[in-house]
Amino acid sequence: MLPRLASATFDRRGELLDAAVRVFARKGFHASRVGDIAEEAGVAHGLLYHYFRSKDEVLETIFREAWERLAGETDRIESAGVPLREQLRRFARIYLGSWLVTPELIAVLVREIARSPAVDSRIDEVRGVFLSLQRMVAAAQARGEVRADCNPQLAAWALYGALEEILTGWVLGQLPGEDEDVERAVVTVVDVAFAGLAA
Amino acid sequence: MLPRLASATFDRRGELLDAAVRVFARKGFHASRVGDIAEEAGVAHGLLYHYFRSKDEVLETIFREAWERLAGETDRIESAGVPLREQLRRFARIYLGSWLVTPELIAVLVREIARSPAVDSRIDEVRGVFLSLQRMVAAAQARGEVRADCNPQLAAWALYGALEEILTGWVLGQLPGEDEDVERAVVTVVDVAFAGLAA
Amino acid sequence: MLPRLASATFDRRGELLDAAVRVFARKGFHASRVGDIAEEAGVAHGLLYHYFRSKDEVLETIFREAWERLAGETDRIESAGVPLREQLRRFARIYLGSWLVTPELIAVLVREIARSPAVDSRIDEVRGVFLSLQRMVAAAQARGEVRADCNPQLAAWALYGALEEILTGWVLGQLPGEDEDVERAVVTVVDVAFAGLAA
Amino acid sequence: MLPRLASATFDRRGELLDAAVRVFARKGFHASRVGDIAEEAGVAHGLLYHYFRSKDEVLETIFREAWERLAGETDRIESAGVPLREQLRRFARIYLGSWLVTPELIAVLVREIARSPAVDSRIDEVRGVFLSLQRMVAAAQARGEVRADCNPQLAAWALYGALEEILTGWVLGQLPGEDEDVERAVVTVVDVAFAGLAA
DNA sequence: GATGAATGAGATTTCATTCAT
DNA sequence: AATGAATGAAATCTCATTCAT
Repeated sequence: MLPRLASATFDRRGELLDAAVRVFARKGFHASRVGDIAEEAGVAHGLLYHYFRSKDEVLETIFREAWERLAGETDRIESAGVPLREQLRRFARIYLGSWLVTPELIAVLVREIARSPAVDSRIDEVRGVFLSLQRMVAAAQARGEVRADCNPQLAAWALYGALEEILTGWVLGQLPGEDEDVERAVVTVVDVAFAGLAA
Repeated sequence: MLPRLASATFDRRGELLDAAVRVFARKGFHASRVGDIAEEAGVAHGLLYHYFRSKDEVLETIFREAWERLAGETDRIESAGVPLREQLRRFARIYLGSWLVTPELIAVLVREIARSPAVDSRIDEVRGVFLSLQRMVAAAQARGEVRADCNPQLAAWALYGALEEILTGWVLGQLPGEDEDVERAVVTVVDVAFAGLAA
Repeated sequence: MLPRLASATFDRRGELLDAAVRVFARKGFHASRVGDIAEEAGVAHGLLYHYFRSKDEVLETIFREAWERLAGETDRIESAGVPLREQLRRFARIYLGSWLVTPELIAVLVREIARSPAVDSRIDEVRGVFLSLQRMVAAAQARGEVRADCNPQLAAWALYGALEEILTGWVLGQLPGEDEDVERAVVTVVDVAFAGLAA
Repeated sequence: MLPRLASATFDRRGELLDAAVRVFARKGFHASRVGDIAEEAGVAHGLLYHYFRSKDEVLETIFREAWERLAGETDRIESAGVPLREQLRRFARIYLGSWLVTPELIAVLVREIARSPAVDSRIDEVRGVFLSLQRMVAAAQARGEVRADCNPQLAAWALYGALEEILTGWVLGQLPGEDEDVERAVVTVVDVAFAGLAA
């Protein structure tokens, strides 16, 4: 029997994850009840436990999948063999650009990033991205693109923090976050950061 | 009989706040029970409700008081009439330096930061500091210290984010955060940021 | 396989309500804990919150349902087209007779009556019965069955109060409340009241 | 040393009782906190425990003192040697008339009468009044003023209930309770009741 | 897969009462 | 007498999770 296309496209797990993102974005993880997610997805709350072991696992999954995507992109950028400035531009464009694509997901990632169960999992997933950034800076330093008196690890963290705070400003509605603002932010942060780091 | 100084210094409210900081730093806000705070302070849990309306209010108070202190320092820096580079250095030194003075408080502030719905009020307290930074950049721009093509608001947010992420790295034990690391971070971030911003 | 009738008759909400009546009758509303009700019903206390929003709502429901039943009976009596004396007799028989049918419910109704702020909503339910009685007296007055110098509203309230106090006497064990006492009370009160009201 | 008049007139206990009546009338006994009473009386809540053993004892005291006053009046009426009709009129005038004198006290007595701790104490205090009424009816019956087929106990309870319900109507704002309404209620209830009871 | 009734651990909060001052 | 900080028992209610159907 041929697999039914309908059934192949039908993705309850994905629906639940999407619903969870919307609900978490709206009320925050702790204030969101399992029943809220199920209601948003249009199913009974018991069903969530067929796909996830717990409410925590839902958040962890959202984090993991998002960071895996970002880590993949970052790896590609790292191995692209372009100058640091271009690497930073590409990274910033993907990272900040995600605000225009999936604002609710970004809201969840930004608001819950420091939260307990997520923190632990975050450390593993995120470290890869940070190390990637750090290696890009170090390599550029070795190539003479970056001043020698600059600690690549610190630079990577500071750079990431600068970008994350801008995302936070958008999520909290404190910074203008329309299409043109996003591109402007990419250019500004990369220009300033690179000028500051440049040898 | 001499009045006992002890009684004059006695501050149950402050003791409870300190205890709460230690407990929140250890287990996170949500995992901390009111009873934990009381036990840490050596009092009955009911007493907490003489000084605070709720557990949430305890966290809010911690935030508010910390940000009021920072806002005061920032105001002083803003009105000091020194070049931007010096202003940034002073701000970074106070902000990052607090890690050495009150690491547990910093851990709480970093981990429970505004992302918590309970601390939405933070936005008001924090905005002052952000606006102060923004005004410092704008003033320096007007004086010709900073390149013209740089949005002061964005710069202020990015700069703050860079510093916060470093604090986060220390709190999570991902970045070395000894005395000398702190001073190095101040110098590095300020140097890079200022070089990047310089006209 | 035959459908099990048991499942069709199964009524957890009703069981909880019945259990609540027994517990409230035994210890009073305020001294009754939610756990007592659940235990009496043989379920976990959390289940109560599937059917009712709060402990208060349980009491309100008991009141509302009881008064809705009485209001229905009273409406029927009002529209029966019989003389006032017969109307009063029927009302008294149903009202006082309920003591023999559901003494625990009566105990709850009498002891927690409107005086409770939690049951302020009662006023709406009860008013209908009072107005019904009042209309019966007024109609009888118009027919010349009742003396003209008698305020129907006052008469309705006084009559109801007389009956309620007798119920109270039975609930508190201060008045003999066996089968024959109930019928005697109906006759006595109706005879005296009607003789007093008669034109 | 002569007793100071000021101090002799000064009556903290009485002030606290008055305050408690006002607070209980406003929010009900259970919703009233000891601190509310103290605040209403303008003292610290700890002071209440110098004059009363507990919050319950405050309510009990209010009940006892009120019922002792009523019992005294009732005794006087019983031994006045006047016809039943006049006795009932005097009782009703005192009982219903108290609504105009101390409405808040009446509100408390009416609303809390069936409540747990009060019920128990009520039984003792109230029984005297009920028995007094019952004896008046029985004596009138022996004198031939009242029909023979009427149980004096039932009559006393029913009569008391009629009056209490009118008080309740006033307290709940469901019956008009101005000066003239009170006198009218006295006349109506006594006339109807006596006509109904008359031989 | 899907449902939702049922469970029960657990946490906040209230507030009467005590008592040192 | 008077105060009010301190205590701690007690109770409601929430909600993640389970599981029979």
